[in-house]
Amino acid sequence: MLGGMSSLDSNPAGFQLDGVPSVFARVVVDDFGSRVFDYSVPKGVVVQVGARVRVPVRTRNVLGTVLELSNSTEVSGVRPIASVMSGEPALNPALLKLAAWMADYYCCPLEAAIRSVLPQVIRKSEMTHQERQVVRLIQVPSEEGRLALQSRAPLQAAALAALEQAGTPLPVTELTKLSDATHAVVRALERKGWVAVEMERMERDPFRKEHFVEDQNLTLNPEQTIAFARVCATLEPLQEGSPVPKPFLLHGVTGSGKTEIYLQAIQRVLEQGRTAIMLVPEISLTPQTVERFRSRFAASRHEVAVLHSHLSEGERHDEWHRIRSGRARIVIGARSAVFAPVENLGLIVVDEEHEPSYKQEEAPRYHGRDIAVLRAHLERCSVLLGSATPSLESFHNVSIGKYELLEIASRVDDKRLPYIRIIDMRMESRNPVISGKLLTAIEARLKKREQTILFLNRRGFSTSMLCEKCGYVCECPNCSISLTFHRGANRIVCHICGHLAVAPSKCPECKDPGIRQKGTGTERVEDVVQKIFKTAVVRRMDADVMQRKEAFRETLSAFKAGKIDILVGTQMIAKGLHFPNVTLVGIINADLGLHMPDFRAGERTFQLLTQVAGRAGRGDVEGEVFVQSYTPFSPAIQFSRHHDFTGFWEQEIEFRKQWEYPPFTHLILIQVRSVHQARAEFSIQTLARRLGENLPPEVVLSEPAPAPLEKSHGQFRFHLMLRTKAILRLSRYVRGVLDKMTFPEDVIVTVDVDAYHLL
DNA sequence: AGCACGCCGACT
DNA sequence: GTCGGCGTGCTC
Repeated sequence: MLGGMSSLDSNPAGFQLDGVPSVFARVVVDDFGSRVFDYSVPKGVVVQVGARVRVPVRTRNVLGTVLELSNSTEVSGVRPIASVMSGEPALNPALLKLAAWMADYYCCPLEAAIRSVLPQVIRKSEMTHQERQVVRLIQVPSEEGRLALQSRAPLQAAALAALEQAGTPLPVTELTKLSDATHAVVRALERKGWVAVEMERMERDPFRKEHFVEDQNLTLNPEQTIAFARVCATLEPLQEGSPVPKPFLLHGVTGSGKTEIYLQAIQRVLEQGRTAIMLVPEISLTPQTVERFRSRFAASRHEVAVLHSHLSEGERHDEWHRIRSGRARIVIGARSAVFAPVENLGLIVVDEEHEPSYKQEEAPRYHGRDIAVLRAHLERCSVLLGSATPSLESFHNVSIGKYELLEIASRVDDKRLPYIRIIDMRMESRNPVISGKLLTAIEARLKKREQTILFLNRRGFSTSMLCEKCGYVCECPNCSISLTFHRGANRIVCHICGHLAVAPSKCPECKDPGIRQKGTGTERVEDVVQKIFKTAVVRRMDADVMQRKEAFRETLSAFKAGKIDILVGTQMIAKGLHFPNVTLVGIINADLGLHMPDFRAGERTFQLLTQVAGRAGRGDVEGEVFVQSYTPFSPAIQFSRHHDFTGFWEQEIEFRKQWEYPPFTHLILIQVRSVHQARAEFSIQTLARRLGENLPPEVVLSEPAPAPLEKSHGQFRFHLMLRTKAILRLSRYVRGVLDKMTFPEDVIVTVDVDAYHLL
């Protein structure tokens, strides 16, 4: 029984060093923080490093992971291991090393890192494979035998005939459906020696309901060929001692055929008998990419495993074992698939490498892309990061020579990306939601019976204050984001810091009484557009609609079938969805996020604009894009206008420098939360003092930053930031300080390590 | 994390 | 004299 615990005395072959009487195992015990205990390994027992074991702690047995084996221990009175999970060790040496590195880098207990690496179902080792009874013909009946059986036991004869005709062993359930046989009939046949009933392991197949049409490699265009050749050059198994290839950053505009390069590179790796992992952002995991992937590898689809959050526990268990045993050699999945237990890894692909969903939001707060790069390094294989709008840290890594840049500037279909028209909304007073130019454009497209997407990255009906005369927008004095109008209390509120003020009745700048609460969510856009174009079919697609899964699917297929004229939606539209017939994209408010003192805001805006705009016009369809903005000259908007990354990253850095952040590129954020304000405050101050005592050189420690007085989730939060160039050294230092401190029990301390966040 | 242990007050 | 509440600290 794979995955279960085998009793020890039933294991005759043993791990045993010749002439050494006793062996000890160091074990990290689950749910004990990072505590490591020594246990003796009973004679004749096989234990390997990375194996999951059950060990006695006080009065009970708990699960743990073997870290190392040795033939000595300093502990007196060691107790023996109780049992070992059978089969290959759950963690191979490379994954164990990866976990140790994560614990070090992300300041978390080793056990927490192992928790990320091993799926819950595997850690608990309660789940087993599904089994079913299979009937196998062991003796082909002679003509007389058949006749004899026919007359005395017609049901048995029929069952036997059905089995013979099938020509292959059949599950009992299937045989009973095929003939009128019952279990008793099958048992009778078994007793008489015609058939054997055996247990067969079943695999829960996440794609069992689907079938795939094989598709062929597409021909690569010259740009793709160059990029592909560079990747392939590093795909040959490495010589001993030769350097590990640099990670590739594949920067290809929307529709430039990056996926085709992934597919062919993976195929190459498989041909060499090696394995590949492909990471995709959580959202795009459902439809498109996976579909294409499975079709390409339809011939060997049993070699494709999928890991994502929608699998059942059983499916996840089976997929994991298929990978661990080497039966699946391609793994496609979200963030955590980077820990897939493959051996002999040849390539890791990270699609849409800039996607924020690669960042884990709970401890250990790892970044899937960074772990992919590290794992590739540890396993000495290639890693390919792809994006139409790479993250600035990846660009930075290219510029300092850590990554190799591969660029594809043209689309596969050779269409130019649509030119983006920017509409200065400060000049628009007629309609604050849809500008005159956009309206005219929609009208023209409707007449031609073509489809439009209206994009707005804000749900609901939310509002802010704006003067129509001078363009003044009420902004938060601390955060410089626009303040949200709350009608009930007649207040304007900052959603970042909690700043509160009475809503003005006239413009604070030009004293014009024309100031109004405005601002628009997708709901209002839908409303406005429908009122203007009464006969058009308008639908909305955002997280509110997505709640009901069928509604989402219906909207999607209705849109693709051309039954919807105008689709209003949020980011969701941009994520992995392809709408081949859209000719017009309107971006309603490109300013969202641009004023935030969040160091990724401008970058995200640029990415979003570029990606959404890339939806307009494909194939023979000519597309156009309108961007409505109150800040039309911000770098994020200016650069996305030409879909051009050149120069953007330098400008973005300059923009960030306005906040006087020193050039320490790595960040550790420590947050302290408590329901008691005083305790949280005391804790953060003690922490700041302790951290400051022996700070390594080249580290900057911020003053404890107070949380807004308003509680969030019933807790008061405070935080500290440390910035450095030498992140590992700092991580270790922080961990050392934290390990020596104790906090009141209601105080929660979290540590987040984020590389390059500030650049 | 759990659970034994121990210290102290309330009760048969 | 015994039961049980909870605070402390140890577990290979």
